Amino acid sequence: MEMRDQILTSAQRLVQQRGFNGFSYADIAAEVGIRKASLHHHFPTKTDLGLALIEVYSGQLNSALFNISGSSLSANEKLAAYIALYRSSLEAERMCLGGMLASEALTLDATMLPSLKRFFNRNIEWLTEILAEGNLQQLFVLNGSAANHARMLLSALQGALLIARATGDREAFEQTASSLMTGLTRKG
Amino acid sequence: MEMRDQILTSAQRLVQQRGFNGFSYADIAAEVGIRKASLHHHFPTKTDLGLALIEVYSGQLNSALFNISGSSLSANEKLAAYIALYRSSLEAERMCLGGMLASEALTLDATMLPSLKRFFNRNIEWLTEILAEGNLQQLFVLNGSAANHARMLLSALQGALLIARATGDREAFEQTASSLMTGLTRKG
DNA sequence: GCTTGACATCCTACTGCTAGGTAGGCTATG
DNA sequence: CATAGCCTACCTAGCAGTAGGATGTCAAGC
Repeated sequence: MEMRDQILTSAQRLVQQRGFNGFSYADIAAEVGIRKASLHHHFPTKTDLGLALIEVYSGQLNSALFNISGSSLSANEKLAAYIALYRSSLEAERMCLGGMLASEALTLDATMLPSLKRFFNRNIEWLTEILAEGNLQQLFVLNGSAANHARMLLSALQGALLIARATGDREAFEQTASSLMTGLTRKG
Repeated sequence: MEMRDQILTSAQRLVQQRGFNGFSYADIAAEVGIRKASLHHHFPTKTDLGLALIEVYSGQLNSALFNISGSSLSANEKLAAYIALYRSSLEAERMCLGGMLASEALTLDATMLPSLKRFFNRNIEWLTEILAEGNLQQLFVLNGSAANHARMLLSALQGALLIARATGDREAFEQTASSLMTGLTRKG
């Protein structure tokens, strides 16, 4: 399974940086050191590869969220840790894989869309939990319901990553992140 | 100049829906009813077309912002009118052209990036004005500086459009929009 | 222990198609 | 007569995907 993992790792980077329509099997082949045709043994079609990528990426997300949830951090700090995931992407000049695929949604095989939707829902679900926790502890002041605020946070972080990466302005990301934290932690 | 405008209109829709890497000259040719080769008379390279699209789109934005600014609407309503621009895109299953190009930034000819950056800066500049206006009138409670809050609003709306379009969940957009308004207008 | 056959993994070579872009010619307008 | 605008025909390069063969591994059967 080592080659399969190498392929997935390479493809993941390519999708996050260049988009699903922005790379080819030839790019992966050159990186992992096998021939283009051999890739089709592991992933018969590009859609198969795409589906596997969403699964892998969702798994990575779940691990990260599980670690944060299980830590002894405050709700503030848990949210900061979540934001740090996006910061890491930005530093690697990568979009969130979900966000990248979302931008290409109308060109993707429709079989990928349900997985993509689940990915976003998982983010919202987790954020909602953290917000509810912080709200209970009176650390957060929410705008509307926890779920609505969670959706807004997800959108804002995806957008901040999108824009900061394209403009090469990392400070812009930090300013949005800080605005999001301020908006939550200010006492009403 | 009628054909040139038809080409731009067609290309704009294609970029907003499918991305700059998601359509070809053949797609445009089929839509506007001339041959592929003839398109190169109007826009020698695809990058030329891309640059023209950003100019046109920035012009459309400036008109819209000018109209909103010059109206007698309250700062609240001006912001709502800005949000409505994104809602219109969503209803047409289109991304913001700037946001779409941003996602593909690493695959674009570098000559397009400065125009793209100016596009985002123009949005932030305008939003900052409106926020400052609303703050002066004590309609808004800002998180941090007006500029930071403006960046956050832009990011959140881009992200909300991105996600809602991909998941087909218009309600998600409305919830983010309402969370953004609540976060601004609530009295501290 | 050795053979046999199934299956995994990789290869070379290729297909059919689409991409952006070019060459050069026709026609109409000013 | 020049130029704008469009055409047919073509080029090279790249795309996802396929055909069919070489090599290797590993387990079943004797």
